[in-house]
Amino acid sequence: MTTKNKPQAKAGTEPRARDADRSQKDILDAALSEFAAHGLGGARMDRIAERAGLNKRLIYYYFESKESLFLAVLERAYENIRSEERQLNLTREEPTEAIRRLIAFTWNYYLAHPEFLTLLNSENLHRARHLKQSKQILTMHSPLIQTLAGVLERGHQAGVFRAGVDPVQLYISIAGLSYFYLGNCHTLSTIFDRDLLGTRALVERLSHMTDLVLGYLVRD
Amino acid sequence: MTTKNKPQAKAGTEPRARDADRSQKDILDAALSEFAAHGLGGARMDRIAERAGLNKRLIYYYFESKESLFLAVLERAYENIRSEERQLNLTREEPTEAIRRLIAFTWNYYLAHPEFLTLLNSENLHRARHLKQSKQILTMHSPLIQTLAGVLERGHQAGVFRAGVDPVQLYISIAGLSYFYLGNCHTLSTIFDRDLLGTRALVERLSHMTDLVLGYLVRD
Amino acid sequence: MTTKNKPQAKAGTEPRARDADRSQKDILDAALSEFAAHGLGGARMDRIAERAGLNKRLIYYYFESKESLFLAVLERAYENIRSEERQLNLTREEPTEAIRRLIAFTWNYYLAHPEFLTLLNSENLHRARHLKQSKQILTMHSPLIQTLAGVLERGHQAGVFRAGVDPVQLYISIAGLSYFYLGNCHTLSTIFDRDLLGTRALVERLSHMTDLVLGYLVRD
Amino acid sequence: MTTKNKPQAKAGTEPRARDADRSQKDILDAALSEFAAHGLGGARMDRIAERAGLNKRLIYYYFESKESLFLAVLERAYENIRSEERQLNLTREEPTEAIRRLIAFTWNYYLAHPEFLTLLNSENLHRARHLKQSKQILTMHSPLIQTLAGVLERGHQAGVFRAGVDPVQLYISIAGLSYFYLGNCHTLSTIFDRDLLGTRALVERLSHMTDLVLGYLVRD
DNA sequence: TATGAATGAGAATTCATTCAT
DNA sequence: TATGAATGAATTCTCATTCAT
Repeated sequence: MTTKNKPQAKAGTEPRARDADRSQKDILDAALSEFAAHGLGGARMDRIAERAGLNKRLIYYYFESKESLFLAVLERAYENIRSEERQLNLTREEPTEAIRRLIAFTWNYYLAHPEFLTLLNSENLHRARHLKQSKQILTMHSPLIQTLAGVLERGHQAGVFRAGVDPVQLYISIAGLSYFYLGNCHTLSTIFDRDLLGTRALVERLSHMTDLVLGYLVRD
Repeated sequence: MTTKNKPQAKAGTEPRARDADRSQKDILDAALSEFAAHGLGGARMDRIAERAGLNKRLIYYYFESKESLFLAVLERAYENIRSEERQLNLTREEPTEAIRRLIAFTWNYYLAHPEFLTLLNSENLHRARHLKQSKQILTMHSPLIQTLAGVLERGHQAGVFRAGVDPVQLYISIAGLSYFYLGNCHTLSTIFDRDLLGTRALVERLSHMTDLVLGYLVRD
Repeated sequence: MTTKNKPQAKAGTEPRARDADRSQKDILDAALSEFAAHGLGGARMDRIAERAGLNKRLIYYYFESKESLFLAVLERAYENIRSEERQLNLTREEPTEAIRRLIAFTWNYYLAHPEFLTLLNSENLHRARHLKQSKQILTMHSPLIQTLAGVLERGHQAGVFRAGVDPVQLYISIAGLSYFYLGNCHTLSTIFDRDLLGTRALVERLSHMTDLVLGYLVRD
Repeated sequence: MTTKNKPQAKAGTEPRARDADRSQKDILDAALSEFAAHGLGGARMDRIAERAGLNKRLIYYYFESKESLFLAVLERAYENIRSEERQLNLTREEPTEAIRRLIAFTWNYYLAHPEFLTLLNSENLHRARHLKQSKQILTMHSPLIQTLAGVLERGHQAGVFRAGVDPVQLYISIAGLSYFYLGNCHTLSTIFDRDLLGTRALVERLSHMTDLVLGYLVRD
């Protein structure tokens, strides 16, 4: 995105068009919704343009093709979750509480951003074809793992956590517990004939996941 | 063009598998691969016909439309996993071992049937639209949950398992731990820059998941 | 083109559709006109379908893409002129008369088939990209050159023609004399402000070309 | 982006070539390449702007539209060849040598300016639509024909050339002999499987053409 | 003079589906 | 049961051109 000083419209007035940054953002927002709702294959450039309130041609002007638009959307989605994760400040937290908060954060983030789940599914369907072309992705995730490794280490030193826990394995487990429940809630609630998204159910799930992970981690 | 000379079964021999059955099976097999590889939106009827070695028109003859073909594929996939699960015979097993085997089974099944994962993702993308039309699905899954409930109960009575574990929650957790790891392995191995499908990695994952679940369940 | 026995309609009745060979021929005819009139870049698949009286999709069914349709058209055009050339039977002709007839044939063929000229121009604009992929082209043209070489040889032995004339050079000259006049007649008649396509002009041109070539060839 | 500091001409020095002129020339140069490489239909205004290192909008500022840009390019191309032809000074030359030099000049000009050939092809494809709108074209070409007529006349009077040769016919023949060979060299070298652009081949062709024309013209 | 942003009308190509046999 | 021929409606992407500054 080109960051030049645009004629910053006064509060309240929509800065209508001729604003490259704004247009690009609108396209990315619309594309996120569309890709999340229909997958890469099912997404329609027409609908993206319409949702963005912009001419279809402009999408190609800023983003080469459907595929590279998809990558741009994906990168922004990852940036977003990792950025929010960073704000958790797990480093300063007491280990048990840190794990509790990481689980809750992951759960709430997926709950608030269901698009993120379907986006990842799409990308996996395509064997991470787009992500593998990304240059920024690699550096984005290691801090998270380092932080988690630190929490586990501190917990162990304090005699609270069991030893030898691989932070990557644990992260995948924590994510997977939320991901599968929320990402597959449509089929799950159909085959188990049970509402999985009611307030009560959500509270229970978070509680179950926390019990599960801490029941495993905490030495007594 | 499939010009295989069928043995034109004489009375008494080989009473099943007329060409019609065979054709339908071929179509379902081809469709499974195609839907799994490209999702519902990305799947191509042409390719399915080609993979099945049959004329495209025939697909419509046996299966109304792309959508109902998808449902047929989905139902068969669920039948398959539930049928294999039944053969686990968890009812007779010692509780801890039963859980251990359920985890291992789920893991190995997903590993052997990656199509199942992408199929479910597709169906969830479409909000279980197809599954909800199915009549047979509901009855298919309750036995599994009942069996698991039994295992948990027996484990609790034996003083081995903790009390108050919801079998549906636990089943979702067990499935999710495998599902997320295997279904998202392309993005995960990209962002964590780590091979998740090597023999060593697979063994470690199964071990981690078993520790996690039993570490939670088992009271000491 | 698949040559199977089609339900050969009775004389007078148009064998309407469902006739693969006929459809392919119609497409090729329409494509020839369109490519000739607008060049490869300017040709429109829509118009070709319309001219052929067939669905656009069918063009792709029979001919992969615009480019391979172009090649198919080109090959057929070459086949056509070389086939007519063969019927000239120059081998049996007296040398001077043979040359005379070759010039006249070339001239009249270009005159009757102006599409051929623009087609070749298009292909040259694209540096013979399509033709180079053709497998049949190479064998198609050598007979012509061999025949011409024979005529020159016989003429020389009879003491009528000069020695050492390269048949390829001569063929290119004969073709070029007609080609440039007819292919560029629009610009030429504009810049010289002179009607080049009137009956009189045509007769004069053929006469001039014949004089030119024979004036050079014939030893006196 | 062309950011060359123009010498901001002081009074008396360098009165011409403001940026405007330079920009127009850049556009024409770029357009010539583009039209020659892709034809009128295949040429892209975007690429012309890029090649010229200027904004696309500027093209429309100076040249109404793609079509009139094409005409401008065409006119400049004709001006160029006629201007060089004039410098041949055939009037003062001995007739045989004059013809020889005209052939060689035409050949070498086409060889050095292959764009000219494809440009003419494009214009003929469009039936000289653009050229017919030009006001300057008509006056541009008659001097050439007059000069050639003079040469033929002098040659005849000297008893060297045959009588009754139409200068327009002869000019078209001379041009055509080079034009077809060079303009169609891609298809010709493909179908005859022979390198037509090697040094040796070029020398032979010029020699052949000269022999052909003089063999016809010169009375012995 | 010069430019980046934006667009409507098309371009080739694709796709699920139906027709006729 | 089986198939090749045919199609209408999209779908991605392109292009000459104009707007606003």
